Amino acid sequence: MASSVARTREIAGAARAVLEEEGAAALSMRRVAERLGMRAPSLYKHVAGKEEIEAELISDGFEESAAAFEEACAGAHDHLATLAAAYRAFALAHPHLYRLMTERPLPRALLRPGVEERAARPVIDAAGGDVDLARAAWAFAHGMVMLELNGRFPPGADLDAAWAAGVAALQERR
Amino acid sequence: MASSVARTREIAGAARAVLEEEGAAALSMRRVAERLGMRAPSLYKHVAGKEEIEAELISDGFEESAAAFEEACAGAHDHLATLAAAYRAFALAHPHLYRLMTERPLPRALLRPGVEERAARPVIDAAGGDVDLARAAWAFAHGMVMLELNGRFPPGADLDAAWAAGVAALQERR
DNA sequence: GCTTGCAGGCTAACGGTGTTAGCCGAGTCT
DNA sequence: AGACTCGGCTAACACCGTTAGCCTGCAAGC
Repeated sequence: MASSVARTREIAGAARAVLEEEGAAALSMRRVAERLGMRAPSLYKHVAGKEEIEAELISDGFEESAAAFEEACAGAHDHLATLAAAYRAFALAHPHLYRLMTERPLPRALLRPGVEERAARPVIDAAGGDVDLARAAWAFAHGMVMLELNGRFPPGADLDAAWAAGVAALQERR
Repeated sequence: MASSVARTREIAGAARAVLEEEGAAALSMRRVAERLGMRAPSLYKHVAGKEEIEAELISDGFEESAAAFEEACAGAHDHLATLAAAYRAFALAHPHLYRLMTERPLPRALLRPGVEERAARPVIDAAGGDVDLARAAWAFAHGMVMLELNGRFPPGADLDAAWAAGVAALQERR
């Protein structure tokens, strides 16, 4: 057999394309199936349901963001500021994926194991091992990104300045 | 006539009950109508669509949270810490409403005028008028709340400590 | 008091969603 | 050759937001 996981990856690939090109509202079983030249019910021969496809995308997102964070921090002086910039860049580059990864409780049972921890690692390191500070920094970055993605800041708001203010505050606690 | 806005408020009341008691997934036109002893299409005689009902709930949420923030800060010494606690308390008391208020771009055209600004005021005041710091603090609080609501912190995580770390960091910048 | 008009219910329906049941053809193994 | 399984398919269900069109009861105008 052509390895059932390979089919799952093909489906995830199609789903990723739909998500990035057409947005979260378009991420439907019928739309994903259409990309693969089939009908929606056929997807269920390879995948348990929509949630499994989403979990696959979320796992991919964790791996990609972890790789981006690791690369950004490699040899950087100012870990916290560098990581903050990388975090924001990832979210703005893949807004639909970032939303999928964060806006609902994680389907942890369906995620590829270890993927969540790997993405969290650079944040804890950048906080010098202080987990409370790491969580505060993560929350700050996540909050900034979501408020920006949702257009919640006023039109003329200087977001770079707000990021700088937050990062500076957190840095002083190290 | 019995003032069309009164009807709208009745509908908003039913929607609020559905949202708080049964969750966001249950907030459907049919479900709201059922609470009022009617069928879904009849709602359209009083309201333009689901988005208008949601906007009503969001306006209510802004007013309620603003009132809570104002009361909490009245006569408090440590404005930032007090406001952070009030922010978290509001979100945890009304998780579905808080999600509705924040997880998508605001339908500003449908909101009651001024409600957004009123809710933002106490945050800016607590930051001593520094809008960049205020935005950073808002992002931190929003991020903490959403990560908590989504169960993203590890089971044993000391969230009070993380809140304290973030608030302490932001306070030093005042 | 009769008539007109309309506010505010209703049912039926459309196109969309995730999902299930059941059918069937092609390829593979015995 | 026969059986079995893989992986497509159509039809359908229950739900979603929304629209069209019908009908009833009440209120205002003459």
